[in-house]
Amino acid sequence: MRPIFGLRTNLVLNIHCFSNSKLQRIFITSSSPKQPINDVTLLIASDELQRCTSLTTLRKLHAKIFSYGLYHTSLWTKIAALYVSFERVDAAKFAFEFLSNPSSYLWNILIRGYATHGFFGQSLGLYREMMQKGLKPDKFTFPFALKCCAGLSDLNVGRLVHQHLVCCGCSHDVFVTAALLDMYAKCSHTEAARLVFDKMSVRDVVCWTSMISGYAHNGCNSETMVFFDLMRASGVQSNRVSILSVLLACGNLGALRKGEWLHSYVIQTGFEHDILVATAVMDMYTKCGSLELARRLFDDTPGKDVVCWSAMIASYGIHGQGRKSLDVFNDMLRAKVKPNHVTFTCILSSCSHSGLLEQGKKCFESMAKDFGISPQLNNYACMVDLLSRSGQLSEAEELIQNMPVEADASIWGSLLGACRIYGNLDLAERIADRIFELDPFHAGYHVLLSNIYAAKSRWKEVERVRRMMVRRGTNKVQGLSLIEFNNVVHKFGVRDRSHPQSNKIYDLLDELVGPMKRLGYVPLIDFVLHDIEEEAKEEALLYHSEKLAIAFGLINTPPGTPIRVTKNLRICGDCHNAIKIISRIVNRIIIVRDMYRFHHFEDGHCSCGDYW
DNA sequence: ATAGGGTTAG
Repeated sequence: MRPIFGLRTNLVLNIHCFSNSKLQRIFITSSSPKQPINDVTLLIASDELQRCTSLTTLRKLHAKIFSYGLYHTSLWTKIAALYVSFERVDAAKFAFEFLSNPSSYLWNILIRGYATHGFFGQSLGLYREMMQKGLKPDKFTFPFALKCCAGLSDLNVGRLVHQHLVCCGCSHDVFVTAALLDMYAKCSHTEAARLVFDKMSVRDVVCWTSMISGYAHNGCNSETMVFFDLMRASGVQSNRVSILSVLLACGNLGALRKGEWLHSYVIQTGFEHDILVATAVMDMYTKCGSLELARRLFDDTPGKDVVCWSAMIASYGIHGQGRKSLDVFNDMLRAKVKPNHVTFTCILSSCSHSGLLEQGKKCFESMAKDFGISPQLNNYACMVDLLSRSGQLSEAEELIQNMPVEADASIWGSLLGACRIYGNLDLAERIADRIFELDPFHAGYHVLLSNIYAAKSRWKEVERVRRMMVRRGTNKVQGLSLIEFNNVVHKFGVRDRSHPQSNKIYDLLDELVGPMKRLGYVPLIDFVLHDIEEEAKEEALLYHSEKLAIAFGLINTPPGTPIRVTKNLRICGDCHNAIKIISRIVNRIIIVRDMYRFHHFEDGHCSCGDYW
């Protein structure tokens, strides 16, 4: 064996005399740092770091390098980078702090490390520190600083980073701009994202996808669809991520025809075997109202993971088929796929929609007992909802008070919803103030309370709540209903007359109201908040957005075909009654998706069994 | 060395 220590000129030659494993052994096993430190030791250490593939080896090497007193920037940079690659950002930070003058490269590695593991605050802290030290962030720094702003939804810091990257001359880098665009989109500022997008001279698939996904996640569903088509028209090949976003938007719109086209596109482009895409297609079918197509795809998908199984459970849930959800859950356990807390959220909400109180309770108990999953806020929320809807109001209140996490407005809101169903004004009054404290600008809770008063003919209080809403300036969301026809999604608001077929639509509703009343339809005027005459209240109800969309469907679609409508809010009680009767009069299946679930109306009945 | 991502209560 030749000596491992030699002259610099012999270095390469000497190193090559050893096999890789031998090199490693010699470096690791040499017990004390008595040998002289020279270039060779450094080179060997560096070589071993290069080949290091496990955290254990890295720790040993790190200790060795430290005990040898090898305080070279290049080695410690490698050590830090390796710790980041093994997801040990804090260990990397330790190595980083050891250096008096870490390079920008190493700063970037750490900023990236914190950002990609969700430690956004720490990452931004380092970014600030880097600038205080007089180091200039570069095109590798900004994407991660922006990712942190996006992750924190912090538009103010995001804007500062934007200014800074312009000053640093990085505003033309494609990675930086894509991250900038994404930051604005994730901070719900789609207009600013669009400005960034429009200014780009070169747009790759990632930039297009950031814009598409930004639109999709901000509810700009039509824009998502348009941009997906524009991207393909401009010659950019879509990939799995852009397809995921467009499927999300398509599901939000409830555009089944377009969705079927997208499914065939997925098959054509070879993404059908991608479990993420397959799950998204399934979810799209579910949200477009076709449980059958969702189930068929589910059965045809091999290698289902926990997300895919949970999605199928959720599908049956929002269509009100709780027992099927439980069947799928049992199949999942038989397939040896481990459920997570989302799976339980899906099951519990499914039980809640179907009124399966005992089964839901059992699942909730078994979460921790049999699966070692401690319930999270969502799981408690479902459980409170299940108890509330089932009429166990005091049990629900007790659970809220005893759960280890602080209840938010929406959990109390479930209980308030149950107060409306069961006419419990005392409890409603008792919890309303707390809800308004937690979320003072939510129009829905005010409307709910007002409806509870209205049901008891307490008109003075109805008026008081109405004034409260005006005073607080609650964020009223306009009710919208969508219906797809001939590949176009038609949109209707309350008393909307902007549609070209408005006259026909209003005429049809006016014609229908007589036969509806003969079949027992009584307008539920306590769903009208305004202080107006009875007759006007009836009229206000008749032109609710969901009724307009259904009338449009009746006019334009062939007899016997189902009508599918998507509503952005919860379906109103009067519409629910009216649509049941309309389904009988016109002999059509009418499928309405509201904010929370599906209602399949047929021959005077609804699949929810009026339990919603 | 870098950006975009499927299921989740009300």
